[in-house]
Amino acid sequence: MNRDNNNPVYTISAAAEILGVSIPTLRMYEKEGLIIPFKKESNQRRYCQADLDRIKCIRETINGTKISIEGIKHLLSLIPCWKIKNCSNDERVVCEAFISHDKPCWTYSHKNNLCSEIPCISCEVYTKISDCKKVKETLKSYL
Amino acid sequence: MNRDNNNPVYTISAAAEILGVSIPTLRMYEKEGLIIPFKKESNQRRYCQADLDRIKCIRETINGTKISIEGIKHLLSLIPCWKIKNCSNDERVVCEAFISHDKPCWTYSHKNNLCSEIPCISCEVYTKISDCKKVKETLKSYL
DNA sequence: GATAGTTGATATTTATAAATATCATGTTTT
DNA sequence: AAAACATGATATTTATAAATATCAACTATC
Repeated sequence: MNRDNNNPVYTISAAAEILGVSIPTLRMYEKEGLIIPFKKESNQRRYCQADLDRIKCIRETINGTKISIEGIKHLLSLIPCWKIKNCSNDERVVCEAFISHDKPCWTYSHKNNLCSEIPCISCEVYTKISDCKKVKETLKSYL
Repeated sequence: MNRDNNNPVYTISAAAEILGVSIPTLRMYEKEGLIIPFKKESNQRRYCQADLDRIKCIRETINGTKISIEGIKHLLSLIPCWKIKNCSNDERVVCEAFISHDKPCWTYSHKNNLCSEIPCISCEVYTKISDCKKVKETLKSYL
């Protein structure tokens, strides 16, 4: 949450350099909905330190635990966003994030519910649970 | 739950034939904890119809959705067995299935808690949620 | 007691996810 | 306005998960 962690100062090439990955890889993670970098008015990406940490964690999960990207997406889709955001029942039953189970809530557009008020990039559901190894802990706290 | 579905009549070669997979593949799914076939006194496997359906579902998940076996294991580890079985808090805090998040509860030995009373092969946690696409529905029902 | 089928284990093959390279076009910087 | 770096898209390479083949030892069936 501190300013330095969320200050989007790294270009995509700088981020790739620091992380030791190629630029297309970073674009791929984004396309898969695993990361939401800040975008300038010109559409250029800027990464913050929290983004780099998040990507580091993604890589450890893919290369260390052998969970595939598709598996990570399914795991992150289980984060109980409707509980975290205190969604009404009326909102839940029409919300794709609540209904589906194949990708994280922040990959949906969130029209017509309370999630349209705040962009996903700064939503606590996205920012607080970046590691799919921590989904179970989160679930336990609401069960 | 009906007798025909749970009658372990198929040998491993018959099961492989019906499913269109090799015998080592069936042994692999078992080693990974995705399936628990009945074992005769002589240690030979016998598969029931419910086992075949379960394996069909596993294959669809691996080959259809592209979730890896490791991903499936992580997803199944999120089934809230402690809620389903009504585990006491004392039991939970020392239970590997409750604590860990990398493989399903039925892959643990369950010493010293209520799960030691009944073998996992006939436990409702194992038998009722074979499809990791249905884990979210199960979670919702307890959230 | 001979044939067929099982066991677990290791080695190998195959399929494909993950990562990278390359492209023409657009933006930023000096 | 030239150089450096960005964009998305497609094609290719690489790494490895998933599946299979093969093995000697053991069990079942006729």
